[in-house]
Amino acid sequence: MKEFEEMLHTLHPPSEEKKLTPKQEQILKAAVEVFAEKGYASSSTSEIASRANVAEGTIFRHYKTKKDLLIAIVKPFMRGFAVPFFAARFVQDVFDVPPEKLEDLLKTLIKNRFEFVKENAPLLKIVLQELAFHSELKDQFQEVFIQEIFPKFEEAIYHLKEKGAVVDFPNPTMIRMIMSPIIGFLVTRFLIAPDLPWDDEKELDQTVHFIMHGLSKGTGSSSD
Amino acid sequence: MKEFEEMLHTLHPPSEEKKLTPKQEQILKAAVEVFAEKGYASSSTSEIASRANVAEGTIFRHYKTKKDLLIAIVKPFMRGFAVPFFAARFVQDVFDVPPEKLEDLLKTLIKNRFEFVKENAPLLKIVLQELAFHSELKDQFQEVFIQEIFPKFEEAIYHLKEKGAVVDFPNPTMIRMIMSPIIGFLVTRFLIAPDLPWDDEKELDQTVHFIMHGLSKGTGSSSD
DNA sequence: ATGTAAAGTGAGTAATCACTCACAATTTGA
DNA sequence: TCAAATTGTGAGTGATTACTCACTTTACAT
Repeated sequence: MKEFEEMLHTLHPPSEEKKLTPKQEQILKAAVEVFAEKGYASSSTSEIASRANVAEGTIFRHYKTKKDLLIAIVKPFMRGFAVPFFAARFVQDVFDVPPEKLEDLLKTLIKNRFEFVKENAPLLKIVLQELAFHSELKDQFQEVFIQEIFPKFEEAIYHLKEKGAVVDFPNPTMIRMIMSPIIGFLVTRFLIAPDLPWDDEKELDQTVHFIMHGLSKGTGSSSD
Repeated sequence: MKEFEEMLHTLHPPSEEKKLTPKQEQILKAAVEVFAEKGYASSSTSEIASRANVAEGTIFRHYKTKKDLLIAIVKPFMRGFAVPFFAARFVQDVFDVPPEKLEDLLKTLIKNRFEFVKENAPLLKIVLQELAFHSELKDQFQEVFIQEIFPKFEEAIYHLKEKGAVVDFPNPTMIRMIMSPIIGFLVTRFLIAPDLPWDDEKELDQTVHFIMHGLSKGTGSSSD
C-alpha cells in the first residue's frame, strides 16, 4: 500500500509536470491496478472510477479518453526506465573498464534497472501487453528504446568487438542476446511466478554470467 | 492464402476430432486473424463473422461462447507445438550423443519447432497475449509445457550436469536460460520485426551457439 | 468576505457488445 | 424419396461501454 506513492512519483516525477490532486493520484493508482489485472481493453472506466473512489466523470475531467489515461501511465514508466541510459558516462564506462570487470559493471546496471522494475511491476505487465496494439505506445517505445538505449548498446558492443573479447555476431543479434535472458528473468520473476522464493541477487548474477559467457569467444573449441 | 489450410490442419489434425464444415474453417481462420490483429478482448464476434462470410449466429452454433472459440484455436496450437517433446527418444538422444554434437541436436530440434511456429505466427501472438488473462489457457499451458516439456528438459539437464559439461545453475534457471533467447528470437522474428530480411538459419545457429557457450563451464575464470 | 476558476459529480446517451431464437436451408441415412 | 438431424441465418435483446454535460463543491487570490 505504501510503495504506491513512490510508484506514482516515478510516474509523474515531482520535478517536472504539474502536481497531481489526490483524486488524480487515486485514479492513476486504480488504473494501473485494473489495467494490469484485466488488460486495457477489458478494463472499464466505471471500475477504475469506483476503485479510485471517484466519480466516473472525474476521470474524463483529467484524461480526455481512456487511451489518454493509458498513455499517461505508460509514458513516464518508459522514460523512467531509460533515464540511466541517457547518462553520458554509460558507454565510456563500458569500454574503459578492463574486460574482467565488465561483468561487474553490467551487473550494477542491471540490478539498478531491476529495482526500478520491481517497484513498478504492474507497469511492466501493462507495457508488454499493450505495446502490441497501441501505435502511440510503439512510438514512445521507439523514441526511448530504439533511439536512445539501443545506440548506446551498439557503441559499447563496437568497442568490445574491437578488443576482440566478444563473438562477431551482428549488433541487433547481440543486443537481442543480451536483453532476452534479462527480460526472460523479469517476466518469470514478476509476471509468471512472483510468489516463488526468489534469490534475486543470485539469479541476476547467473543471468549476467550466462550472457557474458554466451557472447565470449572460444570456450573449448578455439576454431575461429 | 494457401498455407492457411495447413495451419487449420494443425489446429484440428484430421487424425483426431471430427472434421470441420467449410464455414467452420472460415470462422477459425477469421478468428485467428482478428484475434491476432486486435487482441481477444477488442475483437467482436460480429467482425469475425463478417470476415468469415458467415452469419453471427453460425459462430455460436459451433462455439458456445467467444472464449470457447479462443480455446478452440489456442489449444491445438499448444498441443501441436509440444508433440515432438512427447517422443520417448528425446531425452535419450540428448545424453547419448557426445557433447560436441549436442549443439547440432539442439539445432535440429529448435529449427523444427521454428518451422512450426513460422507456419502459425499469428497463433504465437495470440497465445503470448492471452495466456496472461485466461485461466483456461494457463491450465492448458501447465498441462503441455510444465508437465511435459519441462520435465524432459530437466532430465536432459541432469545428465549434462553429471557429465560436468555444464554450469551448475538450478534447473529452472537453466531452462529459462535455454528458452529466453529462443523466445526472444521468435518474438523479434515474427512479432516485432517480421518484415526484416531475416537469415533464419544463421540467427538460429548463433542463438544455439550463445546458449551452449553461456551454459558451458569455465571460459577463462575457472574459479568454482 | 467574495468572486472566479478549477475540480468533482452522476444521471443520461448513443453505440456496441455477446448471445438467443424461431425459422430456413442443407445434408444424411435408409 | 422423404423424414430427421445437422447446419446456417439475421433480426432482436438486455447489458455494458466510453464519454457528455449541466450542475455543485472546493481552492484560492484579493
